[in-house]
Amino acid sequence: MGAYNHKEIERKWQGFWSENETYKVDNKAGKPKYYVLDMFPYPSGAGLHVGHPLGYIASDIYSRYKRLKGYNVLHPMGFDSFGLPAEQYAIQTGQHPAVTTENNITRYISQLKNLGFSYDWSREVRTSDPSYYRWTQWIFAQLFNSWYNRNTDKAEPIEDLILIFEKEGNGSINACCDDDTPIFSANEWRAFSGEEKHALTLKYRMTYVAEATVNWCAGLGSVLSNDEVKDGVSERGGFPVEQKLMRQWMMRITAYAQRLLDGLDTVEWTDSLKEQQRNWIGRSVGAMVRFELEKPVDGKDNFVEVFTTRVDTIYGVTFMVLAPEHELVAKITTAEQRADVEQYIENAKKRSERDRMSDVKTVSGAFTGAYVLNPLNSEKIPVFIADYVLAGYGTGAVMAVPSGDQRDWNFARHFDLPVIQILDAQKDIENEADATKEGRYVNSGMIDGMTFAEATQALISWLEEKQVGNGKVNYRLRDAVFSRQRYWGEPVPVYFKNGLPYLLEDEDLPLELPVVDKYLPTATGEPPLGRAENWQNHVDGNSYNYELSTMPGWAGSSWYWYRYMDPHNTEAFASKEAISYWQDVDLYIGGTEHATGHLLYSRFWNKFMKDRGFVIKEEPFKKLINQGMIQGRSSFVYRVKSDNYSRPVFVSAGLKPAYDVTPLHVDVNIVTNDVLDVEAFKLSRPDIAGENAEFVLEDGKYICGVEVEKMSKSKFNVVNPDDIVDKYGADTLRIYEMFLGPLEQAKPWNTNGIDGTFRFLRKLWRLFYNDTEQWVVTDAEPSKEELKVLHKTIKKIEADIEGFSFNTAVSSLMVCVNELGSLKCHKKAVLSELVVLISPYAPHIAEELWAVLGNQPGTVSDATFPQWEPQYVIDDVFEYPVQINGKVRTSLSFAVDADPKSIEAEVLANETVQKWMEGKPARKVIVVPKRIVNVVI
RNA sequence: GCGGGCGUGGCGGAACUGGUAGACGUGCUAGACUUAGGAUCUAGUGCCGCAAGGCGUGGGGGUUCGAUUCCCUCCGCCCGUACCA
Repeated sequence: MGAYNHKEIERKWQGFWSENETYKVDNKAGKPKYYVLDMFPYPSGAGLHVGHPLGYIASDIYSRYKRLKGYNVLHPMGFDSFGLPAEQYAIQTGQHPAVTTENNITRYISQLKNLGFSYDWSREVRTSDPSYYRWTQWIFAQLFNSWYNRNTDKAEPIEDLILIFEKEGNGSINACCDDDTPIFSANEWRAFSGEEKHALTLKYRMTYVAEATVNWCAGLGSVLSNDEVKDGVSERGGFPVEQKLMRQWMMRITAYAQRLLDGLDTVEWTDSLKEQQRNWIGRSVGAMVRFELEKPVDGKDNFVEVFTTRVDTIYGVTFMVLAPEHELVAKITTAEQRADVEQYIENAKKRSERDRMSDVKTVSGAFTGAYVLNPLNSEKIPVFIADYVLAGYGTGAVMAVPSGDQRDWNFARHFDLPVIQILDAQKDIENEADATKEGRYVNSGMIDGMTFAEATQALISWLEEKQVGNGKVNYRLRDAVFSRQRYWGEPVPVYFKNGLPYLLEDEDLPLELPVVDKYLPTATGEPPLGRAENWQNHVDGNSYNYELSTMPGWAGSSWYWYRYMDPHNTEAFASKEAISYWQDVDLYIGGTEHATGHLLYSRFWNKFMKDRGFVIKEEPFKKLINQGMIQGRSSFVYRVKSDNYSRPVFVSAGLKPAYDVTPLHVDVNIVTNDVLDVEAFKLSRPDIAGENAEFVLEDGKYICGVEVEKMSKSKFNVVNPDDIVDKYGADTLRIYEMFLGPLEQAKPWNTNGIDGTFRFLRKLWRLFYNDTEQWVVTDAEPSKEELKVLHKTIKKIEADIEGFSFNTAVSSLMVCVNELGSLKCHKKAVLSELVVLISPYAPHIAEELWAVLGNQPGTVSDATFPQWEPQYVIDDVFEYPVQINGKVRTSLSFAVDADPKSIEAEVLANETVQKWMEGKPARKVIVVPKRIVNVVI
């Protein structure tokens, strides 16, 4: 073997791993299990850029490390292959999304294999594969066949609910169901027709059809979930989104609101991510209060109900505000106010979601002419409508307390309504609201003189006793819309009979996507599946239409980690044995952008499956790490503004202040250390810099300007991992990506430092082969010094890896190789442990060196992680003063390569002190963690 | 507004529980080898100063023998979220 040849080595070992299925893993016990999961990618047409593998590299390093530590590691990869881009592409080109998806996956796999990941490729899954989505449909069926029992706080089979209906009706059932569910007795139930019964159970199921206000995106021709909408436009494509009432499949995620919240305390995720989920679920503790209408409408609706978190402020209520969409608005508005109110509602409708959000400052509203009575003191309270009150939260109505809430205060000031002080600690309420809970109540009837806690308690008891209110926990979380009016998704396994949905039989799954002539909505505005011929279920000689919408992108990704456990099972989504062996994901690595989407839905489905006994764990992902995004680092050239296009002039970045220039993106691949390759630039961009272009240089170089932006083609800042692998090798890329900075931090890609990493691997190589490419490894006994270097490194690497501090781990490896190099250490005993240490980071070179050291080829991943042994070597003794009982004394401090609490360490410390003191006795040796400090006179 | 996090050389970043700040890499400087260097190797490199020495972890204050680390305060930046009653 000659000099380090990354191409040859990587080709050789990737081939070996593939042929020998080195990383195939069995579901068998005997070793403790460890499950390392990457968020599987959507296979986009653009392929991978260097930012994508960051998390995969980290998870691969950890997987390989755990394997060396003796675990049976499951580390799979697959593809979230249903999605919008493939479908948009299909609309434009007519190509079936399955075809483009297949091509993209092939490309992804080859790119991933190029990086030397230890995936068990035999377990690969694709969500768009019928053998996979058959089980997504099956889970949908289980949801359809379940209801949520609030008493047991679990999802249970729908048959159990029907048994209760038959025995006692639904009057005393504590379940999650639709608001409009009528109450019926057992007798009434038995008298219902089969269809009526079915219709009633639909109100209880975990998934149900409802008329719901949804985010309709005309640009995409589909409904979007809340987490797919950002700033009033679609996350994908950036099309405007409007609110629209549509008939949709819904998922009763709200049943799990509290459990989703509680579960967060049991998982090791970052605080910020847990906090994002908590905010999304949005639990608030407060009270429902009924305000009686002064003039009841149609004898039925005689009150307005509000939700408040500050029931203690109820004596400060001076008006009430309803959302413009509130159902009572039309009924209570008086004749003389009707024109005003209708005008306001009309205007509110016209304002887009976006305008409404950006225009928070302007106060607007309209008086309905109606009044309600404060239940505490029977004060007459005017009722307004305003769009600062949202129909979708609470009851869509608020009791306004201008002295305690700034929005209410603004509204009161605008409409000249009174502001009543309610707490003696409130300050300056003439000029702004003061939301304090300090002090004692004033102007507050029965709670005068009380504190916040006392008042809240007293009021809730009073309200409950008088039956005009009650304590209540409210959540912001809404049930999830589950329908998408698109083609490239899982068909919903449901057909309709007399307008009611029925499940397909199990044996009819999968319900495969039909062929369609175009991937667009039909002429009548139905989803693309409306184009499929004979898209019907044939039962008992009749034909019933299938559901036309498909499932959302999150369906397939909400359970995929179970499929990896047993990917080829045709009897179940995974066998009981596989599930009870692998249980849950020990380490999950992925981006933080899935905080309120995938990560929430997955937890929801997992809890559901746990309730129904299909899986074991309440939480699917024990530990979660969010890798930071790798941004692009764009390079710019500066063209001097001029009309002479035939002879453009470009100035180097340092000189541009002297000119009037236009910055232009330049391809980062022809820029090295910010220096532009001028000739390559001329050749690649004849459109802007032809033969005649002139370059004003600094120190003979053209320096480019730099800006950090998202990595994208249009910014010419995309770096393809294939190019890096070709030039430096996968091992270098892997190490360099880890070396860039802390895993969780966002950072711009910068190829500048990569040579240093490459040099490191060559230095490593030179510990085995000298400059003339001769083998120099010997069997000699390592010296004390050499062992110290090795064991210091083992200790450090282990601590760093356990703490996911891969950047400092890599640094330590570099130090180790440098030190062994300057010690001229070519000893087999040391080098074979070093190779194992390096193997998670640079598996190809490690495998090669492992083999040339005389080990069985291809077994470095089965080696044992070296054990750190204390070396009892002390250096770097230094003095510092310490104050003991008011007297300043001198103290010695030094690092010990040993457990500082061990006897050996103490003996060594004493010896060192003796030497330092030249024989005089030390007064006392104090052992402290990490150092041994000796206090002397 | 609210929530989470951050602020250290020219740059990316180290410093574990308060104990030699700036590891490691890059960049820069000098030297060696060389027809050449955008290859390789060696040495130096926080700032000021010829030096002795002084100053240094966003600003100010505090605790401590000792503070990048703990406390108070101000400033700045990033991420998430938002008329949530």
